Amino acid sequence: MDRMAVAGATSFSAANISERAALPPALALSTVIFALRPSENSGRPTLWLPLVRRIREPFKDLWALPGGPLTQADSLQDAAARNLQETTGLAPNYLEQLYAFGGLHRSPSQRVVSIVYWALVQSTQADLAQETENVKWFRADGLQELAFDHNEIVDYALWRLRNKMAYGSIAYHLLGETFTLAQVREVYEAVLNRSIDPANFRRQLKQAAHIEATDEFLQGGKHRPPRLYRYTGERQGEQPGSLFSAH
Amino acid sequence: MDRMAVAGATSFSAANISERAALPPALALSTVIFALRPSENSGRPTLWLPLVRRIREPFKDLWALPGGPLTQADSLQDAAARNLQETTGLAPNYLEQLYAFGGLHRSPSQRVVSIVYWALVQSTQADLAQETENVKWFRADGLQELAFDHNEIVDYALWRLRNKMAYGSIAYHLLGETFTLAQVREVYEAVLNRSIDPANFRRQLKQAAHIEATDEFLQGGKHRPPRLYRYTGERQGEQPGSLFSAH
DNA sequence: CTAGTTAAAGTCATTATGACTTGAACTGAT
DNA sequence: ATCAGTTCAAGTCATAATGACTTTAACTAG
Repeated sequence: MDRMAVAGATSFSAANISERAALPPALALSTVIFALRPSENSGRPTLWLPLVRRIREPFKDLWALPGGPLTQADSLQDAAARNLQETTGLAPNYLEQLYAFGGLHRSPSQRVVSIVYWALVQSTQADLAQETENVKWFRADGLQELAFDHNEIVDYALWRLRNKMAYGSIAYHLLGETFTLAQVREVYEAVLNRSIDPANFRRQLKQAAHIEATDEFLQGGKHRPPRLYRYTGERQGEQPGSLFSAH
Repeated sequence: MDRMAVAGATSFSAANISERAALPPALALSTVIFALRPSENSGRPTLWLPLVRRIREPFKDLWALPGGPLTQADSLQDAAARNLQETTGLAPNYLEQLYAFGGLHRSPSQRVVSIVYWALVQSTQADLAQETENVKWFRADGLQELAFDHNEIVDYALWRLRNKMAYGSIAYHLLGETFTLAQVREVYEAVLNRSIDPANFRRQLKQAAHIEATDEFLQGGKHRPPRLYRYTGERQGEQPGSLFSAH
């Protein structure tokens, strides 16, 4: 390997790039979208995500993450949100960059660098987005074989979601405007895949205190009506832009 | 805005992209490299990073992050590591993707999408990489104005580093093969920018136990010789690849 | 009116944490 | 050789956080 001159290394113009390679890598955007839906058998809330069927080669007829090209007029984040809207009709409660995947052989013909986002939407939204021949919702765990490296991408998104959930406030982005404490607990149980003591969970939530109690109660249940709460924190994803836009 | 057919949304070939825009965005790689060096005044270890002087427009004569084009033969991670080697001669102890920056006006002429990595190197390595006219080390806090959006990028890398430090094991990647517990504490103090109780810190380290005691002691000091320890955990960065390579 | 169920709050033992103290080991000056 | 000064290393103690469990309140179905 030849060692370049140190000072010139940062001047990477498009001309420089095309000097080195005949075919530059293509840029793509994809999004992993999570929503909570009742499981088929138990009825308890579980994690689902929408996939689209590929109608062309490569990987024709396999399921893949929704995505599309990077539109020139938008930032990466805006392009991802617009793409989500165009492909699935969903408006995310939470949207954050996941990772840039750039392995050499992700796509058989040309090299593709995918900048992948992940999003959370409410169940109500997920219900609205009706399924078609080529768009279906799947349970996030135990997915079949997907196109490209999308199985790995989903697994990584799941890992990130569980990580953030552990000590964050994203759980609320899977819920509506108001919610009961039991619903928050069900979100945690669905994502972390384990049962949680209701009493202790309640105690922690109330002292963490990015939620406030309303004076309303959820009616219509079979038992004692639970109080409704409201989330008082931020509504956007953690990304560099939001960090520095404040000052 | 025209709504694309749902099923076709994932088929993003290079042809598709160039249909929509005359000039596709350029792809670039940059890296934020942190090392510990003694402060000029206090002598205590502080965070430093190397920058390179731009010798062309735009932002001629301003300092910028080291980087370069995406080489065709390497994965993103490998390309970042190779770039590091070529521009600064440094071999990182830790290398992880930071973020893909794709704002519309990051570079004045053409749109540039930068995939940025961040790295940790040992102080001994940092000392070896001698400074030149166009490569200099700077203190990570209170940086002057840099080229492009590199100030924001450095701030974000600092934020990630502090986050990871809080409950992780990356501190050891800034140290050598063996180290004293006081040195680990100095890393934490330098990164988190606050003093830490030595006794309590020692207790936590020993029960966290991704380190093991050697039977050697650091000689040559002015006082009681401290025991040397060795890190027993992983040596690579957290990235999707390493997560799934195990099974 | 009662049994059954969930909501909500409280109890208690165990563990983790922060502030502080004590003793051990070494150097350099007297 | 002794002692002052410094750091290493371990220990103490009060407080806070956590997990397992119990108790009481509020509602519905029968």
